[in-house]
Formats: sequence, C-alpha cells, structure tokens
Amino acid sequence: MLDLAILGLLEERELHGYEIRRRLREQLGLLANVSFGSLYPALNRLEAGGALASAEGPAKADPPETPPTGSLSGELAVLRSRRNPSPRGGRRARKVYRITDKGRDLFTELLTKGGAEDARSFGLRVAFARHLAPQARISLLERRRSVLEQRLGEVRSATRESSLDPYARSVVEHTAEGLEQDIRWLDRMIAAERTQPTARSSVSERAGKGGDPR
Amino acid sequence: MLDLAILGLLEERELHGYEIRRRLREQLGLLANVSFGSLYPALNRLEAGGALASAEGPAKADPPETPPTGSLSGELAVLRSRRNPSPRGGRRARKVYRITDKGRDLFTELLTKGGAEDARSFGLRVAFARHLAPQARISLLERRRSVLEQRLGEVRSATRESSLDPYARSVVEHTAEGLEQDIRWLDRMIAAERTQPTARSSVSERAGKGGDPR
DNA sequence: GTCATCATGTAAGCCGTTACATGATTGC
DNA sequence: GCAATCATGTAACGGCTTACATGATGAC
Repeated sequence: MLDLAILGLLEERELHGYEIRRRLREQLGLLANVSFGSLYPALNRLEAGGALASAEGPAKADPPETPPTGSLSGELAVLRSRRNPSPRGGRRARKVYRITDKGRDLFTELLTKGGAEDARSFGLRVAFARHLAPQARISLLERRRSVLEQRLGEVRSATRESSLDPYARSVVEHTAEGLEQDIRWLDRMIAAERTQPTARSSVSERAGKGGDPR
Repeated sequence: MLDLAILGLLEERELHGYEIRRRLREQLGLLANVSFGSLYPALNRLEAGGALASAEGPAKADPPETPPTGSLSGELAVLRSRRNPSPRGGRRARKVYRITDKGRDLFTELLTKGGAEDARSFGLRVAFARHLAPQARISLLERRRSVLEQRLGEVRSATRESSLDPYARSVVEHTAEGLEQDIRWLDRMIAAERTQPTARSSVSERAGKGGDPR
C-alpha cells in the first residue's frame, strides 16, 4: 500500500524521501503518519527492484508548487554545495527519486488489482483514479460499493438479532451510518463517471490552479 | 487490541475460542475477520499471563438466539456429543476460557489507557464503555473528539492550500465528511452521558482501589 | 553553543496474516 | 467416502512502528 502511494506521488513529479512523507501526510490524509522507518526501506526496495531511479540533487521544491522544473543537471551543484556551504541549498544531500517505466507498470498493476477490502487502500486508489481507464474506475467503485453493501447487510442483521448493550449498539449503528454515507459517496462518484463520457482523460494531464469543473 | 476484545467478551460470559471468533465478527463488526492464527495464540498468551483460565468442558453456552432455520446439524452434533460421550471424548474437546481477576485488571487497564488514535480500537473501547466509570467514559469520548477535530482542521487546510486533482479532492472531502459525522456522533454520546447521571450498567467497582497506576 | 528543522538510514519488535496440520461428527 | 462444520493449534512471513544513529544547516 505504501508502494502504491509512493509510486503515485512520483508519477506526478520527482521527489526526495522527506518530501514524499510530507505529501503523504498533507495531501493524502489517508497514509497519515507513515514513519521514515518504513518509508526509506520502501524506497530502497523499489529502487532495487528497478521501479525507481535515484539521483543526488538539490531540487529545492518549495511547499507551494511550481519548482524550477529544470531539475536535470543539478548534481554538480550539490557536490559543490556539500563542501562549499552556500547560503541557499547546502543541506544534507537529498536522494531525488523518479519513477521508471517499470515503476509505471508496477503502479498500474497495484492500482488495478485486488484488495478492495481495506478502506485506506481503496481511498488511495480513488485518489489516483485519474491514472485509470474510465471503465476500470467504474469497476473499482462498483466493486467497493458491493462490498460495503454486503457489510451493511451483515451489520443490520447483527443489530436485529443480537441484544447488545446501549454502547455496543451505538457503535454498530454509527458504523452502519458510516457505511451508508460511503455508499452514497460512491453512488455520486459512479454517477459522475457515467454522465461525463470520458471528460477527463486517463492520461495524466496537468490542470493549473483550480480550473476543473465539478 | 485483540486482547481487549477477548477480555471484553469473556467479561460477559465464558466462551471457547471458536465462539469468541464468531462473536467478534457478528457482534463487534469492528474486528471483522480475526483469524484463528492470531486468536488462539492470543488466548494462550493471555492464559500464560494469568489473565484467563481455561477448562476443558462441554459448557454449551447457547447464544441468545438459537437459529432454527437451517444448519441444525452443528447444534445437533454438539448436543449428541454432550449426551453421548464416546470413549474418545466425542467432539474435539473445547477449551472454555473464563476471565480471572488479573484479567479484569488488565481489561480495565487496556480499556482506559492510551491509543485513542485508531478508529477501531476506539470503537472497541466505546463498545465496552459500560465497564468504564462515567467520567472515564466522558474523557474517552472527549479525547477522541479533540483528535478528530484536529484532523479535520488539517484536512481542511490541506484542501485549501494544495491544488489536488478532482479524484484526490473528492477523497479528502469525503474524509472530511466522515470526520464531521464522527464528531456529531461523539457529541450526541457526550450529551447523553451528561444528561443521565450514572443511570445504567453494573459497573465494575474496581476503580479507585489503591494500587499501581501503571 | 545549542536547538529546531531538514535529511537519510538501521534494528528490533509488534501485531496481524496466510497457509498448513490435525481431528471428530454429521449429512448426502 | 467425501465435503462441511466445529474445534484447536503451529510456522512463516509481511508491513508497519518505535527507537536509535548520523549529520548538515540556520536561527536565536
């Protein structure tokens, strides 16, 4: 799941580990606190597997977007700054990762296959849904919907049959409410997918600041 | 977390492992599919630690509802094995667990301390909240509330500041809705706690006994 | 001169999973 | 005789956490 998130972020732009973590917790609220103890090994593993490539680079990408984008040929600069502490950009060497073709294959594979069980991994998939083909999106949403509906049925029958004490009952009822809300959300998403016939392409396209219709 | 659930169920009545698992998935929907591979070791661990005591026994604690519909084969099997103990002992011997005083201490400790982070463990705590003293209940609910409110603030600011693509945005917005719903639920629970002055439940009176705080 | 932040990593361990092993009983 | 259900367990592995180690830099 962490791999998916990493690949998804790097699909957009190259980043170093620390920054990946920042985005994980701020952009995707889902993977709220991934620790470095799992992040860095994951990056090394992905690189060893050929899904990522790393380069030492300064690439000072500020929290607001629009980096200089000329991220090539920054390696010399960092080498210089390491022994020559210049005021702007002389930190510990960053390892800037970019995704490879193999990594893109892995990404779409992870994005597509299996595991619609977990709420977090599902949320992650939806967050990266623009990288999916339209029909893959819909099937993802509908698979999730059926899972939730089944769970809702189970919860309902459990509430009916067993006599729970007020607290436990409140928990199950609240769980049911949450499931209903999730299902309504999915229905909205599915409807939106259906009405707009491939309005947004599955290809990653950049829209500038807040220019999307919804 | 599994320990807490086990102890909570056994606080009510003695059960064997297989039945504990059934209740875990049917009563508490939270710990939906705990596998035997984690359940049985947990039981053994708790017993080794003195929190549980086991006895071989048929002790057929029949659930509140005896489903007459379908699959009476199992029930029949159990009854027969009770009436007619074969030389080998009939059905495979159940290990019926009951909670000890030490286990009750552990239970209240687990129930009280730490970890309001995770939704599941929190839900579990609330489900067993009748075993808590009224003020402990309220503080549990309020701690959770403040956590959720903080997270909501973070999610909100993240939505404002960063330009996400429509799918990611939809996920964060839905997350925010979920948080709001959770907070409303908590508010209702807290209000209910405040209005009724210690109304229900046979609370275990172990609170306030002079011992180690831990 | 020391603290906070940025930056990368390793080691140990927790908590859970899947897969496997065993075995009695009943229904078909 | 074979699958399904009840019942208890072991072994191996997975993913993530905490705690620890290192180090540069800028601010106070």
